[in-house]
Amino acid sequence: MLVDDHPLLRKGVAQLIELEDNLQVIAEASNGEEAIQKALQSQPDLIMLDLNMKGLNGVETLKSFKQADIGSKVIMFTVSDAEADVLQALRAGVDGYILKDSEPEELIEHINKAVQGELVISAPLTQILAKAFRPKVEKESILDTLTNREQQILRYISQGDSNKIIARKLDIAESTVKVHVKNLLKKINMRSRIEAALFVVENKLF
Amino acid sequence: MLVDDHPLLRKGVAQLIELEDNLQVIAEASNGEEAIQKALQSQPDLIMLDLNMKGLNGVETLKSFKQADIGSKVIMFTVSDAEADVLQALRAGVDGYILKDSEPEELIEHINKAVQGELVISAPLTQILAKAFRPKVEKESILDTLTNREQQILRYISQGDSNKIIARKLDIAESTVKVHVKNLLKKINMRSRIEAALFVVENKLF
DNA sequence: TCACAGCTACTACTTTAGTGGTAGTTTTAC
DNA sequence: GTAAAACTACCACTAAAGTAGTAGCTGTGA
Repeated sequence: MLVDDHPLLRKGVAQLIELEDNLQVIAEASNGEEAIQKALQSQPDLIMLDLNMKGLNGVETLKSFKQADIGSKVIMFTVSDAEADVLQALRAGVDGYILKDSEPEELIEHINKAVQGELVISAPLTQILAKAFRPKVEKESILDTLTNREQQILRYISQGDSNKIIARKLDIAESTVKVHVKNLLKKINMRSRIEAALFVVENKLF
Repeated sequence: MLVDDHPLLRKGVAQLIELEDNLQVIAEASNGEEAIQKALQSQPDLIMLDLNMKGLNGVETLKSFKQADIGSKVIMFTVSDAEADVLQALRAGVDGYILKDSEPEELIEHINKAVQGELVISAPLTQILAKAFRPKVEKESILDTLTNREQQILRYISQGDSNKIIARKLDIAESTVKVHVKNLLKKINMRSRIEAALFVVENKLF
């Protein structure tokens, strides 16, 4: 099934797909709401979903698919190589993210793989994905303000350890752990260990 | 600079690199400790670092570089396409992750790009990176055991909100929030809101 | 209609967490 | 060799978090 608000693009892709023996376009939709209805009716194996649409956007439409228990594979098919778009789509659970400027053969290959359950991603997105895993350089300066002991304790906090457990692991008194926690929270300007823990994991410190 | 515990491989790569006018191997090392010393001496623009070495492994060596304020770019050059290895390296801040079975031209191209500050990643790793962003399907069942209200509150917890703040946001009593927190912690079998918050973000629920 | 799940709210209590202050010891830096 | 920073530890206190039990209200499904 093709979902895109540009009829011409749908036609182009449809023609390309119909050239393949094992592929067939069984439905089309021009927006998210329509897509949900048609998907429920026609139960496609695979849905090619545009990211930028009026009304429900691609990610929102994808989430609606899941809620409606539509089991079709979903490939995001878009021009956007923006990091935020790619990550959002992946977090929402897409089965593929393909750029519209892909070569036709590549597109067909990706479609076939996706139907078989493989996660397909356009090659130019590799760097974008890798970047998202790297620690942000500026954030390291925040760690620099902490002493070794404080960093160590922050690491334990970000693993969910209580003060008592940290004290045991470091073989120091719980009261000492509290001192360190107090000092490090003040340094990084946060009010609770939870904020600190979430900050650590979200910014991939350590 | 080349760092690898196989002399033959170093020779091969060195020969390849020396063919290029703008590239030159100015140092070699066969293990992490040696690498740190030689890097401090010769200040290379780029370090090609093997991941699997005796003594300090690649990631540990990379961390030592950072601690020693060695500003060289570092490319992890390895046979491993294991998700854990790739992610660890990226989290430690490598500037590239290249598989040893890359084509020579590709290798040279990646080296040049890395020197210019670009993050270079071997194409076959795209899927591995993308997978790491997708929610794990099995984990959704844990959410299913929670009521709507409990899910809602878990979401706030994973944003670092206190019971008091959650109560305000939902316009219910703090005592009620506590009840929900108690119940949801029991359901997901955790002992504190921190564990729950970390679980949520690590598994990309919501 | 009746049982049950879900949401609400309270009391009373224990356990952690966080704040502020004091203070001794050890390392590090100049 | 001395001062500063780091690490240790305690006390006393307040504030959150978490536990246990009771209970009323609402909507849903049998």
